[in-house]
Amino acid sequence: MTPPEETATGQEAETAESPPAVSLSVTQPISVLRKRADFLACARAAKAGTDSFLLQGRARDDGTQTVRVGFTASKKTGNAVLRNRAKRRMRALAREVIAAKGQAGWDYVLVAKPGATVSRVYAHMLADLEHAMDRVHNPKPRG
RNA sequence: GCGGAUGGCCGGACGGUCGCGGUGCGUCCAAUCAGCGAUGACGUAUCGAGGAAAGUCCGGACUCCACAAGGCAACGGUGCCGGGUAACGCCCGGCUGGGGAAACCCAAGGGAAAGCGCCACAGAGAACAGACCGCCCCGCAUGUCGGGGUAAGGGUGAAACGGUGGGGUAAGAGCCCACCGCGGGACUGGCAACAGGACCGGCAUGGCAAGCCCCACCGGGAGCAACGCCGAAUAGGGACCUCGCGGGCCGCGCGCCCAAGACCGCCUUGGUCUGGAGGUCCGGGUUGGCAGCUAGAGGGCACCGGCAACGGUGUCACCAGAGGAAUGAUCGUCGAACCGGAGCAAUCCGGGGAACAGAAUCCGGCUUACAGGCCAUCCGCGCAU
RNA sequence: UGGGGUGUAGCCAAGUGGUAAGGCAACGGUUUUUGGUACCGCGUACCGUAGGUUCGAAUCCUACCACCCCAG
Repeated sequence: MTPPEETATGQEAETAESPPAVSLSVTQPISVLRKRADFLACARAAKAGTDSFLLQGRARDDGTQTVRVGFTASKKTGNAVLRNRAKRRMRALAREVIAAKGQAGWDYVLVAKPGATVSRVYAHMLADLEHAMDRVHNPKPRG
């Protein structure tokens, strides 16, 4: 009785991720990074620092098309209120910029900077993120 | 009006646009004949951080583990008395002591005649007292002398064995007296802590218990990352089935021997290791999912009891439930602190743009952080009457 | 979120109520042509912060601050 059910649910779980990515081609579906290993993988990949924050990004190369975004605010950022506000402002940025310009199959991580991420003018942060994404997508080899 | 004391409350306001989390309702989408219609998507309605959500310092609820009951011991905690409470180390009322001109505030505030211990340095002496300098008497060898009396004076110390005055004396001393302090205390008031106190005692009892301790009371341990359920991949464990052994042995198990292979750089010798494959099921179990998870010793209002903390009755509403963790972005109007200017002043003009801080199982407290504002009561001063 | 621990000189640290040891480093001196080594000397502590108990606190009590560790 049980064996056929298990195989069926297993196939369903595998195919569940691909259909939404294929069906929605205009705007990218964004999911949130949750695993610590994913954050560490992004930390080893391309980086682009700005006055507002630090952007890390990488192509997963696992066949799926989902764009995923993670947010990091360490204790250096400040107390809990400042850490949460930094994450929320970065989340708002990601909703505007990464949803439009993010490349399929990539993971992005935004790292807060003490002070700047909370206090910087939002319009400047939008420009910072667009610029940073260009640099992550087209890395310049530096000596 | 100014200065102060106490208690309580608020913690930027309103609106637009784009977004986020929960719940209700509606629509859409499936493996699979029908039924039910999850996750998800969209629409709509509604709700969506705090007075400290914090520190994690106490007390509980809840869950698991341990456990016959009671006593004793050990360990930890609490500590004036009475009350409140589910409970508390919390709160209320009172007492005592201290601070303040007052309103009022502060206090780990039981026991030091149960016992032990400690009190450095200084000082003669530091705790059933003692005698360095003194003071006084006597003796003679008349002095840097000996014996005795004394504890008033000096000096040391945080602390020196009642204080002040008088009498008394060789000098002194509660030796005697007055007042104060101290100890005991009939009796009176109070539930009690305690207060008052006739009378008695010439003074006995230095401090430290946030030193050991004694007395009284309380306490089993761990924590929602507790606990319960479902359970992919990979590796390993157990049970069973099928196929297959290069040869030999036999107890027939996948056991032993030989051959074979790999390694010890290579060769010889020698040594070590390997000696099956596939399938099904079971149990443990990580990522993950579900649940615990929010209706409560809860809140608002009214009345009653109580000085109060609080309790009782009635009534009203449902008021966050996330999980790399929901509150954000932006615009407009108004806006406190603060800054600049004008004015005798009230005030006006311009700038400025809100403190501490974010739920994580849930309650009751404590503590700490906090821009600014509002209300009530009380005390003192000033003015008017 | 819960549980536990540590703060003493630049570093490592001893110190259970009475003037806060010791070592390394630093600094100065001697020896050496110079450096190193060796020897001698020397300073540095509001004992994490603030209150309290006590005559007296690094030590005892209370509150706070900072840092570290453990548990999925």
